[in-house]
Amino acid sequence: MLDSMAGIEGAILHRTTTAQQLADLLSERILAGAFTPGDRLRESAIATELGVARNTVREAVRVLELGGLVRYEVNRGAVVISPTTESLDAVYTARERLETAAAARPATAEQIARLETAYTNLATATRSHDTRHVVEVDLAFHATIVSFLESARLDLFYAELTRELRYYLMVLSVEDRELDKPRALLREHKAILDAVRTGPPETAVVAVRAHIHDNAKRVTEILIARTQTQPGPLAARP
Amino acid sequence: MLDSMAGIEGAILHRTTTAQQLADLLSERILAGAFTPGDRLRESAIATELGVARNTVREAVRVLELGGLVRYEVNRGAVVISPTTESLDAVYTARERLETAAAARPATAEQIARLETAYTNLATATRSHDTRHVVEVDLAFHATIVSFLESARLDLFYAELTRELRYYLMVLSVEDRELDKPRALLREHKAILDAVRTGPPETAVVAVRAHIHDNAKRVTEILIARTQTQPGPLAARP
DNA sequence: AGCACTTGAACTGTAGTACAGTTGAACGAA
DNA sequence: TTCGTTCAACTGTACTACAGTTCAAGTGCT
Repeated sequence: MLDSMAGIEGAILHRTTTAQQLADLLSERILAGAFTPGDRLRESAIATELGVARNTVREAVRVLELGGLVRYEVNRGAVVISPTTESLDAVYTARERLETAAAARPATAEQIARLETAYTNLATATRSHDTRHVVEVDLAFHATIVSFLESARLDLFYAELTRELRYYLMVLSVEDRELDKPRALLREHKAILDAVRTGPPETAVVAVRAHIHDNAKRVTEILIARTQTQPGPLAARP
Repeated sequence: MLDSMAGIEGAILHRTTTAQQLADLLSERILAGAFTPGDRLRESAIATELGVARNTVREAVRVLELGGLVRYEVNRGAVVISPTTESLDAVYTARERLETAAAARPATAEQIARLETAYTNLATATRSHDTRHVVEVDLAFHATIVSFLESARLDLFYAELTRELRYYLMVLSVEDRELDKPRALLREHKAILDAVRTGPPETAVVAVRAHIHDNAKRVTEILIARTQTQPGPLAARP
């Protein structure tokens, strides 16, 4: 069963179980927008659709929970997370703390080189006009900054934050508006890169903080505007 | 089923399911040393012992995985984590990054007050000669430092690190050796407290970093000594 | 004795069925 | 409209079953 997704199996580290494949598939679907925030993942429906047992779906969903895209509610099962001002603030705050901490460390030549590459990718991406891709590369740039902390555990944690944020951005269609000003986007990232490259760490910290605060503010405003016009699918349950 | 553990249900936020209770119970047992590193959590054994279904045990173990005390291996199930030089290094590195980042921020009066309370608790605990408790309060002191970052997400992540570390310390019987020098323990923490209280952030960062590096070195040495004398239960599988 | 090979018991991963309890929405009464 | 009531859908849990995997004990060969 589920052999159709044989291509997915990424790292060969773990022989991949059905539940794991299922979790990956569902993760992709959520990130692709197949579910909207607040949606419940109905176990029987998924089970019959994909030809697996409900147990297996439950396990897959538990694995999904690790990724942060769904949370469990008793007697309601797995529910897709919803962007709220609180959840956005939580993610952006954690990002700010991690990225400024990373920017505060003097960067090695190798780290700077990696950041330059990330910036080049971003510049290339903005020319492609593929907004989804731009977001991807943008987040990769910031992950590179966090990697300066040289802590695999923190990198992993940051990746979790990023998955969550990426979903919020997708749901809020933030990408569409991002396209208007690729120049501003590049300018801000260039400022960070330059500060890391030449300036004292202080400067880099300021640049990173400003960029993240800007983003947080803009995305939060989009969310607020969205919830006022169509209070339907985005509302989180009490 | 499992009504015997009715007292456990902590927060009333989530009505607690059997699987959740089970996860809590198993977590306690692991932290209490009922399993040694590398042990497998045998599903049928646990199921029959506690009078629950194997599905439920599996779910509970998936929840346990969230806490970081076990990891899954295909066709071997849940395995209790083992302290290795790598895992210790990973935990201590993440701790160092987070705590120094926190110490680098100017602390508010309220934050300083909380840290003073944590220190007082530690001083009291050292007099009790209850080594397990001393470790607990020690870790709480450091969690207080991290809380200066004012990020709930990071606090949660740090709690995860702490659970893992606490288990390692228990397994390595680090507490027993800690007892010898309560004076040194208090002195180091006092230095941190004073630095946070009066000194410039720089000083606090240095104090925190030194303390964590000391700890990491000592614990790692204990691990190495342990694995050489009794290469049995502590060895992680390839 | 040492080494490769086989074998079998124990266990995991998955499927499938069943049922009590909960939720949520539709329905109907006030 | 608002408040109950009802009911279908769904979750949480239990139980059974079985193929595939692991691991250690045993077996045979050198």
